[in-house]
Order: sequence, then structure tokens, then C-alpha cells
Amino acid sequence: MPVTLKDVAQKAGVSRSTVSRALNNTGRMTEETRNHIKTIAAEMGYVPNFLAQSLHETRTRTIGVVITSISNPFISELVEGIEEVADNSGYTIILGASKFDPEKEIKTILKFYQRRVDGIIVQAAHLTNFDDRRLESIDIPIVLINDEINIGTYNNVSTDSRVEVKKAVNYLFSIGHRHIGYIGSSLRMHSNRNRRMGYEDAHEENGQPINESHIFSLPMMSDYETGRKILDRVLDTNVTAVFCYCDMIAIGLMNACRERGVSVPDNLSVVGFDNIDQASQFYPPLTTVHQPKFELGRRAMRLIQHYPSEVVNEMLDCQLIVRESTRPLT
Amino acid sequence: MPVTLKDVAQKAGVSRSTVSRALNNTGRMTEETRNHIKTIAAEMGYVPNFLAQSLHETRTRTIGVVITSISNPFISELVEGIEEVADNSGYTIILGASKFDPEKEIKTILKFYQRRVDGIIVQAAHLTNFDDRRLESIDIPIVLINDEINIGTYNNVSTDSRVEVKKAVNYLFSIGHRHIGYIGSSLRMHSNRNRRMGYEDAHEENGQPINESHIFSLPMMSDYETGRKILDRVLDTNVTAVFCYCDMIAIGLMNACRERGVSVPDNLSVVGFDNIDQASQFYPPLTTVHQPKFELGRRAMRLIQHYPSEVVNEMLDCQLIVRESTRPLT
DNA sequence: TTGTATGCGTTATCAG
DNA sequence: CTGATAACGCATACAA
Repeated sequence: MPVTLKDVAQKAGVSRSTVSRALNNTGRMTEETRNHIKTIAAEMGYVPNFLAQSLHETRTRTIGVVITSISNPFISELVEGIEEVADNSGYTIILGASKFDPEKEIKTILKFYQRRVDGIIVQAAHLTNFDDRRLESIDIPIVLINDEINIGTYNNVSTDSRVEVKKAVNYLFSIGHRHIGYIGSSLRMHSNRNRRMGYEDAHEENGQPINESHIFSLPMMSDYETGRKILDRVLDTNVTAVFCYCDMIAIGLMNACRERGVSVPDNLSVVGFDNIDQASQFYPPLTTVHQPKFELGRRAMRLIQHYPSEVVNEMLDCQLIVRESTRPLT
Repeated sequence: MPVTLKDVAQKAGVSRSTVSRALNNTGRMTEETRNHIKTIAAEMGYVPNFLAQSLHETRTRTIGVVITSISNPFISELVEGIEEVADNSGYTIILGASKFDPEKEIKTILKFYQRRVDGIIVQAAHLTNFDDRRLESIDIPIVLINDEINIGTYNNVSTDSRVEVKKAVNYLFSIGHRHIGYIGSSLRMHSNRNRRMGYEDAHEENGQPINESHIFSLPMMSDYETGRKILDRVLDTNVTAVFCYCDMIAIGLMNACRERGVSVPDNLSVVGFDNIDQASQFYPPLTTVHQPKFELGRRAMRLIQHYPSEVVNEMLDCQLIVRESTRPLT
């Protein structure tokens, strides 16, 4: 059993309140008593019970972070950003993985609420899928990251993926491609839809018709496998370039290309999304849309700390990073 | 302010204890009252305060996880394993990043202790670097992961990297290599030393002398950059194969090779350690030692739950995965 | 079957 | 300057 205030008080021959005041440098007392008490507390290895403090202060300096899976590199960078800001201001984060299960997501949020976290950050939210009454009673700060559906209902720190994808596809048009594929991830309903709309926007801007048969997706958990498995179908069409929902899909696809003897970028240009570390380490280095992952996490955490009275939607800019997986169509 | 037991009690016209019993299905009462109370509680959106419960039960169902950096893929898989087991048994994990700073590591452990976590899992521990008296008072379960120095003092779930590296280097000898380099990471003092000893063991087993000039390292944070930057020095020697401390170093090195026109594996065989996802997605697919990352995390968590009375050191087996970054020397 | 009292560990208020 | 007391929210032993 840990040493309590009471234990220290007994040993020091004073009351608990005096010990508390001595240790917190509050109240008035001779430096002598204060130091005496501090010494005894240190000797006994006293460490204040954070639970008791939290219960009293009705705040926990804890932030709940709901993610789909921590082993996704995009997400782990996000979490790193959150953790950094949290740690710098005396907060601690608790983690919960939803595994893409909306019900699990709600459960995790409720679990965090039960733990009386001071705020919740949710990545990949399905919050309004169910008009779930269970969430109504939750009156703590909630910030979503890269949410594409709950805008206006919840605070959101995000990138405008529709616009960013449009830019990326526009780039493909600008270097001469006319038949461009879209490879999505049917598991991420909302963000996938938005990115696809960006793909369509670009076609419209360029006066190009959309060919439904150039839009691909598989309901797979593994992004690498999604990219890898889809190549067959892509090659059945006349696309000369593809935009992929995320870098991992792009990488899976490019690996399948190598196995099939399809050269990237000579036979097929590939664009990803996210700019995970791996994108630049791969060969050919992947042309992709850089998402400021670290900064998304940091902003989300700051938003929790300075919680706005009105719902806000912070938009962060992305950057198209042109590397070697794309080339002009000659 | 969240609804409390008292609020529900008032509305239901009973005492707090009755509400508590009704909700916890303890005590004896008519199903009618019980349901009545449950209904009211639900209507009011009552969610028990976990802090108060924890304070009462003197346990928090919380596990502190100390890591160096969550964005390292090896570590994020570890955490995923921990989280899975934790979640399945009603535990929640809190995260703290040490950034390779031993002092920060200690601080994080103390922070977790202050939060009265039920256990602490530490990756990359420097626990006995300082004979730090601050840790003496901590009497909660601690399990280290892949610790190479505190064996016997703390519980440890690990792989035997010395033996595993020896096997990997033996493999290189077995396919004809005689001049084998070792590329380390001087920031990971203990594990680096152990892996290097495995490298030396293999030389001894094969009756080969150790050439100190074949042992390389840089004090860099980025593993990719370490691998990339070290190639020049490697090429100044006559090594035909290198073992790398981890996959990320191997990948950085192989990228530098491509830029220099050095073919892997034709001109240089490369072996990594960890078998992160990226190892199989890279080209050439990396020959590496598979560490059971997920399982390490799971075992660590289980060890916390069934805490042994005597210090234990659980060893998990690795597997050499031969892929295409190595080839026999002809 | 239900209510009262107590304790978990801390801090703040209020007397002394 | 310091000590007793209440309060944070809950669960349980005990009393009714």
C-alpha cells in the first residue's frame, strides 16, 4: 500500500492538513516545519494519490484518444503529436482502439467519459451514424480529427481532403494523363467518399467524363493487400495513372506492379495520400499528398485545452509532394 | 456536471446505497424497484464516476505504458498487442513517451505511479542506469519489454537478441560470406551491445576473426538516416554482407545502395532485425529476424495481470525470415 | 428490503 | 500557524 498523507502526518506528529499545506507550499508556516515535513515525506516515499486529487478537483488531466488502430503509421504520428502537447501541459493520454467498429467507438467514448477524462479526441469518427442517445449526456470537450461527416456538430481539426485530392488529380491531368483511376477503401466510408468527390471535381474542372469502371475498391482491412489485389482490375482498363486513397494502398499496388513487370511510373503513374515515412523510403519514391499528421494531433489537443464556445472546424493545408512515382504522359 | 448517484437517488426517492445496489445487481430487492431505479438512472444519463470507484477499490484498471516513441513501427505493434489484451480484460492503457531520455523515463514511471496505475510496462528501460532511489518506493507490478540489462531485477518479456543475431550472422556465414559488417545504433546502448555480442558469437563459432573496422554506428535519432549515412564507410571496407541493428537502418542503407548503384543483394547482402511491415513491402524484400511484436506486448500485459511472486524472464522465439536482400556469395 | 455510517486520499474552509 | 471537518462520488458493512 502506498504511503498516504495520513501516514506522513502521523510520523511528523502533525495533522493531514498541515502536511498537505507543507507539501503544496500553501498556507503560512515556518520554513523549518515545512522543510521538516517535506523531508519526512520524501523519506517515506510519499507520492500524492492522483485519483484522490482528481476526485476533489473534478478533473483528471487526462485525454482520451480514440483511434482505429495504433499500428497504422498515419495514426501513430497523429498520436505522437497529441502526446507531445499533452505531456508538455501536464496531461496524460489514454488510448482506445475502435478497429473500425462504430459500436466499439461509441463504447470507447463512453468508457472514457466514465473515467472522467477532460477531453476526447476521436479519429475516424462514426459519431452521427447512429443518432445515439448515449452520447447526449456527454458534456466534455470532444474534438474529431479528419472527420468528414460530423462537421458542424462536433469540433474538427482536419485537412480538406476533397480539395487536396482534386489538386492531386489535377496535377495528373496537367502532366497529360486523361484516364485516371481512383482506388479507394470501402471500409472508410466517409473519407473515401470525400476523396472520391475530389477526384470527380478534378474531372469536372478538366472537362473530362468520369468512367465508373475506373473507380475501384475492396472491403479489406489491409491497405497493402487492397492495393496489391486491385491491380488486376486496374490493368484491365486503359488508365495511365491512379490516385490511391492512402499511401499504403499505393505501395501495395506498386509492389504488385513490380511483380507483374508493370513499370511505375513508365507504364503507370501512382499518387498516394498521407505522406507516411514509408512513402519517401519506397522505390520509386511516392508522389503523394502530405498531411500534417503531427500538427493535426497538436491542434486537436490544443483545441481541447482552449475549448471554443462555438463549434469550430480547423482546416490545415496539405502539400502535393511530387516524387518519382508519377511522370508526364508522352 | 455529470449526474451522480445522489442525483439519481433523489429523483428515485431512495438512498444512494439502494441505487448503487440496484445498478450493480447486488443486494436483494424486488425486480420492480431495481428496474425502476435503472430506468431513472438511464433517463438521467447516469454514468458511474470511475475515479470514485477506483479510489474506493484502490485499483484503477489502468496500465501505464512507457515507450520511446509511438511512431516507431516496432513499438506501435507492441502497443497494439498490449492494448488488445488490456481492453479484453477491462483495462485501459495510458501512454508516455520517453524520447530515449532516461530521466524522462523515470519521470514518466513516477507519473504513472502517482496515477496509481495497476501496472507499468516499460519498453527500452534504463531503469538501473541510475540507482535511483525514487523508484524504490514503487511497489506496483512492473514488466519490461526486451530489456537487456535489468534481467533479474525486473520482470522481463523479451527475445534473446544476442542468440537471434548470432543465428542471423551464422546464416550469412553459411551462405559463404566471410566479411560481414555490423551496423548499430549507438543510442540504444544495451540492446545494441547485446546484438553486437551475437555478431561476435557468430564469428567465434565460425572461427572467424572480428575486424573492428567492420563495426559501424552513428549517434542518430533517425534510423533511416543512420543506414543511409553509414554506407560510405561500409563501402570503404571489403564486407560483402551487413547485419543491421533494425529494419529501418537496413532500409535506409539499401536506399543509399540504390542511389550509389550498389546492388542488393548482388553486391551487398543486407539483414535486418524486427520484421516490421515495411520489411516485406520494400524491394528487395528484406531478410530479417522476425520479432513477435504483438505477442511481446500481449505477454507483458498478461504478466501484469498474473503477477509472479518471483522475478521472471520470459523469452520468446524469433525467426529468421529469408527474403531477397541476401544471397550466397559465389 | 432499505437506510445510515464509514472509508478511499486529498484539499479547502473554517475555527481555534 | 494549525487542526478538525466537510466534500469529491462510490461501495460496503452494519443496523433497522
